[in-house]
Amino acid sequence: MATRGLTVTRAVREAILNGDYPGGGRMNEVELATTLGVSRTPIRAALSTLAAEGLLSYTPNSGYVVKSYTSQDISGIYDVRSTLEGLGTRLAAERGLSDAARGQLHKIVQDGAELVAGGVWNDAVAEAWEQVNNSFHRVMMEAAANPHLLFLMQKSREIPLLNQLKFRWHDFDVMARSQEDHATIFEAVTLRQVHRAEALACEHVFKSGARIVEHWRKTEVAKRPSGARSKVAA
Amino acid sequence: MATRGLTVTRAVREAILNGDYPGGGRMNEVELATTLGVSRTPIRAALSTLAAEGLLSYTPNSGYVVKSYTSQDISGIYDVRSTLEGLGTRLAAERGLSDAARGQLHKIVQDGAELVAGGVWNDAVAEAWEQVNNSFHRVMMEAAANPHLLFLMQKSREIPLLNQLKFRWHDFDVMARSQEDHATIFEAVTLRQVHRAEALACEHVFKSGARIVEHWRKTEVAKRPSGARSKVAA
DNA sequence: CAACGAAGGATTGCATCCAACCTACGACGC
DNA sequence: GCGTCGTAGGTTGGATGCAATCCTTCGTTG
Repeated sequence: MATRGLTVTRAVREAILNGDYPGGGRMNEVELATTLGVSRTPIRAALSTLAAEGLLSYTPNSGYVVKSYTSQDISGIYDVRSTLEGLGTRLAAERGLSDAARGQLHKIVQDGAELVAGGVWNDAVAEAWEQVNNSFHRVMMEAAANPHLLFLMQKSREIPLLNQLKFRWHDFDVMARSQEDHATIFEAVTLRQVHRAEALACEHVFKSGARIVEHWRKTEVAKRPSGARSKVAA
Repeated sequence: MATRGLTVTRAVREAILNGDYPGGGRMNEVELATTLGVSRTPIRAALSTLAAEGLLSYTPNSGYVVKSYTSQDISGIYDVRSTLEGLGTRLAAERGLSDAARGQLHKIVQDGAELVAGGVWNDAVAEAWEQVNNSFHRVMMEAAANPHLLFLMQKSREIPLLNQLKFRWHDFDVMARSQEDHATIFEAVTLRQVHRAEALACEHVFKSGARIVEHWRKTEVAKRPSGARSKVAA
């Protein structure tokens, strides 16, 4: 454990990404402080940080509220993510993979292939695939050797409730399809087929995004209670 | 004026971008507090925010230091910026310009054309061109109607000393060339030539980036004093 | 002479206290 | 009855004081 401020920041970030605080909800400082067992000071530091990260929006003298994302927002984010992923993959192909990176990606693709070859789909497989998937994209982006790109990609990944959705929209077919994509992308990068690698990576992420947007839209209809019209009822 | 925290954040951000605090330098909280005439509390809030924005890097129990950028970093940032600018322009072309956006861009391109037609280059023209240039990119990115993209683009713009360099690398030829680019990009977007618009915008920003990287590299050689070897001198 | 260690100063981290603001409820006047 | 003003509660903004940590420097020892 480092400082309380960092601990709180991580905890609150995780909680928001996990959906513990509903979109549009206000973050009460004293409530958070008592809940997490610290004073308001580290809480305020954390909120300020998370606001700068884009997870919260801040209004002076009013406080922080959790940003909510519409399916349009998600769609826009994936437009960006797919483009950046394409860029990163292209950069990796241009610069060529290091032996270490090639080794890691080779193992990752192999692990994915084994999961697919297993032919089963359960929570353990889903968890393992999640690991494989994340590793593939992370290693590829690191291979691009562009710190700024890495930074923006990490930012683009931080969307509340997205991780939970992942476990839902994954199924065996999706995994098999994605695994094929990974293998193809890896091949293109290895062969230094720059343009092909970029196009494949972009499309790969875009497809994932489209699936997520679809699911997001479905969950969207459920949460339209709104209405602050308790008076007219009487 | 809103809260002191916001005021301080803006002030310090401006100062950093302006180069008042050298890259790699430590930010002393009490020093900043006395300088700006506030207590450490808003200072700490500001530093935390700026660290999340990426302008400062933070080490627990050690404090904040100003991030320094090498020419490689700048190059990488412009790889990303040009790609995102291409994406934004493509989105604008796909969705089509609103009447308002088309009007604004038309006027901006016209203003730029007049500056070039003037045939002179002085501080006033440079300032006016700076306005035109910024407006063009801002309006175009807004026309893309992708909040997340806008957010990342603004982040990518915040690089210390970059604004000062701009006034140096601008000259009449560069302005004339850029003006042509703007006109062509505007035409492509208006005609809904999606791919052409993307390619032109990407290349346009990339060229600017290449120029900046070149200048950055030149300034880089000057600042290698380092060496904390005062003892051997005796 | 070099290297390790301890003490002091300096700086950051955190909690508490007070001030400013925003909001909501109630009273008063029209 | 309705609108408006005022006040009180609650929440955020900021300052200060103290604890904890780090860095530097000086002293000691091998």
